[in-house]
Formats: sequence, structure tokens, C-alpha cells
Amino acid sequence: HKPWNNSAEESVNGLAGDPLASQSSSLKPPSEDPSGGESQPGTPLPLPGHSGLSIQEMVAMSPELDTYAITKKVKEVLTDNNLGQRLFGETILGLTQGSVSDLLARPKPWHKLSLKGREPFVRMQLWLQDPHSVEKLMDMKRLEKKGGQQQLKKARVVLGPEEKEALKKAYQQKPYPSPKTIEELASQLNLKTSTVINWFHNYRDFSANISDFDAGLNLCFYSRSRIRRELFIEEIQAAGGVGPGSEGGSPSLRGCKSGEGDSCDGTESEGTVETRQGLGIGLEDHRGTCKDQGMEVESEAGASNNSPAQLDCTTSGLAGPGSSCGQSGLGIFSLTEASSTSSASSTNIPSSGPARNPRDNNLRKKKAANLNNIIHRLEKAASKEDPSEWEF
DNA sequence: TGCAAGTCAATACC
DNA sequence: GGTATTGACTTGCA
Repeated sequence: HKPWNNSAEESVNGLAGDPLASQSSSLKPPSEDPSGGESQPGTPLPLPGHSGLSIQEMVAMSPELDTYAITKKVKEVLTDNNLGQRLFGETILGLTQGSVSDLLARPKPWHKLSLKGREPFVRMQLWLQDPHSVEKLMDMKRLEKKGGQQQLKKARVVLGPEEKEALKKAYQQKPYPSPKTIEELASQLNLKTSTVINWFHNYRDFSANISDFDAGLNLCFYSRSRIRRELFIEEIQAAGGVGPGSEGGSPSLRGCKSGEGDSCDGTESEGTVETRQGLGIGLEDHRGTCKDQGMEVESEAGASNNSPAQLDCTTSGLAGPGSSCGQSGLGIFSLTEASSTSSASSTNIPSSGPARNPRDNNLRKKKAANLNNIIHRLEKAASKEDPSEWEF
């Protein structure tokens, strides 16, 4: 029942040669929603007023979109109109609340998205272009009835800090553990092997060979794509662009601030490494520890705000009106309002989000120290092959 | 078959 | 009650 499965039946019109360019006529009224008025993830409303092209075709033909500008605008509209992510996700995108939250908070750059991954952004863009988008969602909200019975819930495994640390340590040593290693880990941590496997899948972003990278990076962790996305956003923020910082703090900081040591991704993809270099965040100067990508990068990134032009816009996907780099797609998906605020920097945070007050700074320092401590122990442990010798 | 990307959905958090 | 996080799962591809 994936949204993408039936979305091919949705049609669009007047897009030949200029995909997504036409202003949509309107979404169908809620009463015409095939789902019967109660949208579910997987049954997004039909695309507004286009016929002849499936959503996949539209996505394939779409020029590059400024995913960050789109999500920023969507967040604004939802907030301004008191519309929730769940309603928006289920009605417009065919996604669940959590997915919407993730997309809105950590949009990946267009060029890093697969066709499937681009689809929600195309839907968002079309929704933004619909002059009646808000009122229709409001109607949906009014019509929405409380759902039926709660399904039997499956217990969720919640890994403890020690387990996470041990897994990260194991990952650092062996991103692709053998079944035997997985079993050993599962046994030692008292977890199911499937949990360990899933954790590695989730944490792993790519099978990087650390020797392929700057030697200075090889003490840092690999990460899954969602962590890498956070770094991308932080880079935007650091570059002085319209970053998530403008709405209350970097998600990646959230990851590292949590003291869990997430987001410690030293083996970034080529693009991000370029970006970091472009930002003047000296990799060699911060080699070997995750602190440079957690707490401390923030201040350094902030210090780099003065040179946003150095940012590789093609890599970051930040290019747009007002940026120093051109972007092909924005002529069609113009969101100049959002992009024009690119002067926002990490120091320009609205009061709605976690402010960078002295108290926060102290907290950060405290957590940075804690993180360094963890790193120290991990580095120490890294020299020991036998997991039983790991010290946590 | 293994991996990466994308998403779901339980639950923590505010 | 809405949003963020994250373990689990699905899908598509090489």
C-alpha cells in the first residue's frame, strides 16, 4: 500500500516541456477523495489539476529543486495555519507523521535523492503552488474523524546508551561485521541478532574504506544517511544560508548534544567533504575525533559564516535565488521568499527554537566534554581487538 | 544475496 | 497533542 505504488495513476496536465510549471488548478475536494475522506499514508490526494503525466514522470522531468526552501515554506504554511504534520503527510504526501517530520527537518539535497526520494518534494511543491492548498487541508482537518480501533502495538526495542556505545565501537572497528561477529555482539549485549543487524543497517551510510579517506578522518564514525543529512543541513547553516538553524537549532547538534554520540560522521561523502573544505573547516585540524563534528563544529561553522560564497552550492543543494550559485530548477519552482532569507546564519535563530544563550552554551560545553570522554574511551578501546576488552 | 534508500510506526520529548 | 527520534521493515538494484 505504498503511496508510490498507486501514484502512477495520478495524472497531471500541461507539463510537457515544462514539468511542474503550470499553476495547479485545484485539489479535488475532500469528498472526492477515493479514500473516503480519511486519508491514510499511501493515499495522498490526487495531484492538483495535472493530467497526462504520472507523478513519477513529473519527478523524472523535474528540474533541480531547492529541497530546503520547499520544506521551509511548507513548515511555515503548516505552522501559520495550525496544520499538523500527520494531516499534511497523510493527505498530501502519503507519508506518516514521522516521515514528514524527518523530511521537513532534514531535507536531503536534491541531487542526493533517488527518484522516489524526490517525489515528496515534488508533491510539496505542487501543494505550495495550489492557491487553495491550505483551505483544502483545513477542510480535511474538519472532516477527519477519529480513527478506529488501535491496532495491537508491537513493542519497540529501545537501546540503552551502553549498548549504543558498544555498537558504535563495533561499527567503528567493523562496519560490515560477519554473522559470527553479529551473533557475538548480540550475545554480549543481550540483544536479538536482528536488532544488531538492523542497527548496523541503520547506522551505516556507506561501506567506506577508511583508508580511502583522509587519514585524519579515520577515527571518526561512519553514519547512516539521516545523520549525513544532518551534517548537510549544518553545513548550509554554517554557510550562512537558510538553514535549519533558522528554525531553532541544528538537528545534528541534537544528535550529538544528546550525549549519545550520534552524528559523528568523519567519513563523509565526497560532496560534504568538499563543502567542509569550502567552509574552511579544516579537516586536518580536527582529525580523529568526533568532537569536531559535534559540538565544536558549531562555533567554527558559525565563524565561517562570513564566507558563504565558498560553499559548493552544487554539492550542498543550497543554490537558489540570492545564492551565489545558480540553480536550474528554481525558475519553475521559485521560492524566492524562502531563499531570499539566506542571510540567516547560525547566529540568527528565531526565538521559537533553542536559543544560543549562555545556558545553552554551558550545556553544550558540558556535553562536548562528555562526548570527548566517550571518544577517548572509544579510541582506547579501538586498539583492542577483543570486544571483551572494551572498556565502557 | 547484500546493500542503500526510503518509510513505517512506537515512543520519547516538548 | 504535535513533533522528533529511531528500531524495524520494504523495496529496488547491482
